[in-house]
Amino acid sequence: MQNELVQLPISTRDGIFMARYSEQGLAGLNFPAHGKANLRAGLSARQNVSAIIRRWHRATTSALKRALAGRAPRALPPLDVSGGTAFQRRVWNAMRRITCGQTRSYGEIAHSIGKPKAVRAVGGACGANPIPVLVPCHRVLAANRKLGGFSGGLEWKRKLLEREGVCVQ
DNA sequence: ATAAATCACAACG
DNA sequence: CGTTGTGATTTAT
Repeated sequence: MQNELVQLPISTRDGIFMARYSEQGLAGLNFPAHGKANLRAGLSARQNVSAIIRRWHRATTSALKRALAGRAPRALPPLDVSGGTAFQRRVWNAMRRITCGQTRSYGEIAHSIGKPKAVRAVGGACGANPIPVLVPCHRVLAANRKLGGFSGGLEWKRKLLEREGVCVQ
């Protein structure tokens, strides 16, 4: 269906993340998977990766490790967001300007994109976010500071928030 | 192409 | 605490 996506592993102390790259940039990021699918993907992708993708991957690796440490990434690779709808892109863009350590509610995101009532749709867009952590969907909480949910598992969301110094209930 | 079902919310009684 | 009001996406006709 899509262009040939290149998958490269990122080893962190929290496990091996998988980054997917298209011609446009970073197209997706996955939480550490168990099993050997990730190893096989890494091997198949190790060859014929262009220099540009390797540069992106270096930026992604650095940014991810910083984000996992609770600090703001220094630089991000170009993000390929072509898979999402216009609405989702606005939501993701709004989330990206949440400064590190800050949190927003779904309602605030909805308001900041000019659709104050679309809070539920914002939740849907968060769930459709292909690049967790770097697009800080984990900093989006419910209105009364509740956790809400998280695609990659609520444990991750809580862990990420705690590392940024955010106290959650 | 259209309609119903779903959802990581919020506000109100 | 259950209900209802919402907007976009996904799934089923």
